Amino acid sequence: MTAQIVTFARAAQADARSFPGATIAYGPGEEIYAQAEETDLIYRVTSGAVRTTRLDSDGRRQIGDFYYAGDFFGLEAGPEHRFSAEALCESQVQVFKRTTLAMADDTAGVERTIWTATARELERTREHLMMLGRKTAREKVASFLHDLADRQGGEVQTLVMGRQDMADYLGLTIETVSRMLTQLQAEGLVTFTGCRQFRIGNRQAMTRLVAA
Amino acid sequence: MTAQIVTFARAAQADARSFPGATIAYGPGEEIYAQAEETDLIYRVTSGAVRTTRLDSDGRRQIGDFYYAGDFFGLEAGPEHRFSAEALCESQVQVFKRTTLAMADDTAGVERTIWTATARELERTREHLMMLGRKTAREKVASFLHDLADRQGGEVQTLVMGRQDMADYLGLTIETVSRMLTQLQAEGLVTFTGCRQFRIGNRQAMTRLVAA
DNA sequence: CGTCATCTTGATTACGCTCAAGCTCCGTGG
DNA sequence: CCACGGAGCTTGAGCGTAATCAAGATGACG
Repeated sequence: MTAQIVTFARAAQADARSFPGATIAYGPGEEIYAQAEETDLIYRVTSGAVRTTRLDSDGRRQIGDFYYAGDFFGLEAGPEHRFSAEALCESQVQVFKRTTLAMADDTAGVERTIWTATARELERTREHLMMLGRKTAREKVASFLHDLADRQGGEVQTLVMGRQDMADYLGLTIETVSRMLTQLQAEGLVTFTGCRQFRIGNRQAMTRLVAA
Repeated sequence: MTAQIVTFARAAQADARSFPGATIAYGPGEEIYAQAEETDLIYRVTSGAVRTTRLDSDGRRQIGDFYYAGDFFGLEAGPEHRFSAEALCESQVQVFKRTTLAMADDTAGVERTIWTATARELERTREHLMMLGRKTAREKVASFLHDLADRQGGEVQTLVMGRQDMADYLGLTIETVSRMLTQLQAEGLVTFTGCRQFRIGNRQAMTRLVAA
């Protein structure tokens, strides 16, 4: 977020255009690409976490998705990004140039990887869609925690994002998210130890609540 | 919807598995593939219109998208369909077998076409997501009519789907959709001539209302 | 022309939003 | 080491939008 970090990142990104595959470091809140920026690069999270965000003219905000180590992002059909991407915490991001990849030795392999990533992304987006369209606030928040636990594995879960990001992902307000978290905890479905750490208390009840 | 039509379609679909590229006719409401069915086929609308639907255990329904002549559908990453697909009206659908396409002469061309279709689909789904997450009922309904007019072109627009389908696409109830249509018409933004035909009355106001 | 599905309208309810305080957790400086 | 300050989170009260429940109106089709 400091001027130095931003300057460093800009310089590194410029390099990435000539040397695809370069890894760039971003600090919390730092922008990786902007809405309406050209889409000639493809990204992969090496460490940390990234969110994609869309801001409309009224300032309403929607988060497209969160990406963790190993995930590709920045895949788009059109010539311009419809969402921007920002790091959630200290993160390392690998950058590939599309046109360079097209000249790779194993073109077929590269293309298959990109297609698979795109299709997986589509699938996740459809799940997200289902959630936004037809779930209650309570179900949305429960799904969010459940999915996170699924992805991360292990017992104790850590939230890399704040309440506002959760709200903008779920199509809710920050207050509603907070209330639902309190409610779920009161019912023993989850236990929070600090506002960014939790454990699933009742996995069965949780899964039932989330069930498609 | 009659037993004969269903029987015919089943038989035709069985054929399509051995003869990819075959065109099958479906009647209104008829199922093209089901949720949890295997995903070895890819489809393209030749004429008519198709919707993809997801039904959860409580009977809540979400429509993924509507597809018209020329559109591909049925593209998925996993081995099972997460949505089902049904014809909205008398429709012709072309069916391709994935594994057969992989052996085509112009494999690269085929793959590019599929990737492009997938990426386009992803983009549409993201727009849909944005709408579900952050738009009001009024804006959702206006967007729906606006997009339809954009896609179809021309002056007089025809709705191939009923109010329930619109509601399930927009994450609203049928009553709310109806009220918003009445409201938009009262304000002169659109004019309905029968419940499935309309013209955009004030394109400027409409675009403003829809603006991302 | 009658029947049934679809669509519209009305009255009421409820879920999530808004506005407004507090609280908690950290980092900073006295 | 504790006081101060600020950001982020929680809680509360009241409101508004869209859902629900319930009749009617319209329209398509036999």
